[in-house]
Amino acid sequence: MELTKAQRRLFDAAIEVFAEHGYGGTRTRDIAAKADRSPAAVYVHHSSKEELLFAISERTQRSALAHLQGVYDAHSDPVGRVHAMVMEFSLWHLENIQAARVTQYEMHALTPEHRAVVIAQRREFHRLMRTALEAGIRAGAFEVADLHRTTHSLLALGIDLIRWFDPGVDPDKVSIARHNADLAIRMISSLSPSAAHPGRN
Amino acid sequence: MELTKAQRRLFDAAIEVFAEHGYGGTRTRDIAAKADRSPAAVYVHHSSKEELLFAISERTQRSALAHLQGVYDAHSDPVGRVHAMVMEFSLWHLENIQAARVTQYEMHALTPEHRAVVIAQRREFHRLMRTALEAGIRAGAFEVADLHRTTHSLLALGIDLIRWFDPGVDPDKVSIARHNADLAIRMISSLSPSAAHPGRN
DNA sequence: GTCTATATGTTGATAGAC
DNA sequence: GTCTATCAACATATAGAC
Repeated sequence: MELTKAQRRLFDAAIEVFAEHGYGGTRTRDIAAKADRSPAAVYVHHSSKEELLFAISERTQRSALAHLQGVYDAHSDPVGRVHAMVMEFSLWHLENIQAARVTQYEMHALTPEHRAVVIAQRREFHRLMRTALEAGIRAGAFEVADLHRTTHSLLALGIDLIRWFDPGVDPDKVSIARHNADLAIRMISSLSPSAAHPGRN
Repeated sequence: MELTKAQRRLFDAAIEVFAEHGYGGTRTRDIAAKADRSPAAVYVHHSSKEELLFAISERTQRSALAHLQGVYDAHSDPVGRVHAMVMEFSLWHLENIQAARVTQYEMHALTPEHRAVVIAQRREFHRLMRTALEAGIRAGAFEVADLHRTTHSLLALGIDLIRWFDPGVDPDKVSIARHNADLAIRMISSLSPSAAHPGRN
């Protein structure tokens, strides 16, 4: 599962050029050149360009999911946990913006089988966030009209960052992520003033 | 500015295949075939495949912006206006999901000049929503920690729908859009219980 | 405006030496 | 595992008839 140095180099090069020009706009030559390798280098570790895209997408989602699961496990208070999850999910997207863009925007280039794997991973994010939300509802801290849709909206706050984030305009990633988490808590808190301003750590 | 029947046919065909296979995964032959035309048909009205993508993106954003401006103009109450804007923006994305996906996900295939136009249009959405938000803040109905970032989050709720919406799972577009609008109002309302439950029309 | 035919350049992938 | 050389297929765009 661990990548060798040469593999890592090729992987990072592919993420960079896929993010910039899209999957279809990238030639396998571009990837190899970015990694200072010959045009044939891509095919040493990957059977095709599509399989390389899949490897990137699958690894990216697995890493993000492991991160989110870690945050989930580190908290017991339901409000603090959702706050931390939205914040870390947002921050993860800001810090892995290229890989996240490739994963989210190039899905149509995957074979049906590979796409099914990535969509199954996506469902895991939803399941994890929903579980955290349910705990807060049971505790009386949250009031939510529609659990499924609200979960989508919490994830949307983080994922949509990859569409517009521009470090030249607003480079403070941690502050953006915390702002998202604060908005998330307001979205779901029980409608009493005291619950709407939870502690932030 | 109006499209002829043949133009419209080609346009719709292009939106459909770009949305399904991506810009890079689509051949001009696919577009022509979908519109029941010969492979050369694309070049009667468009100088290149890229120019066709640009025409789609520019038209799509212009239509969405006109729609949002109409909703803005139709309201005077700040809370009702933001509620309606988020709802209609969400609904617009659900009803024009293919064109919206092409516009958002294929931007890297545009020339720098064309991309600049689309990004300028994007800023107009932000400006319009921000203006609506400011009116509510001045009226004391909204309390917002960061105007710029909160505006992005309001738009995110609508735009991210195109990523996951699946009519086979939850086909009620109007209800999804209204749910988004309700969440938006909770996100920004002044922290008193009465303000958090605005009328919905 | 629509068609058929095709020129022209490109690209994913492989062969085979080292 | 890495390289150079190259193939076979393909895709954009154009030419020119109707």
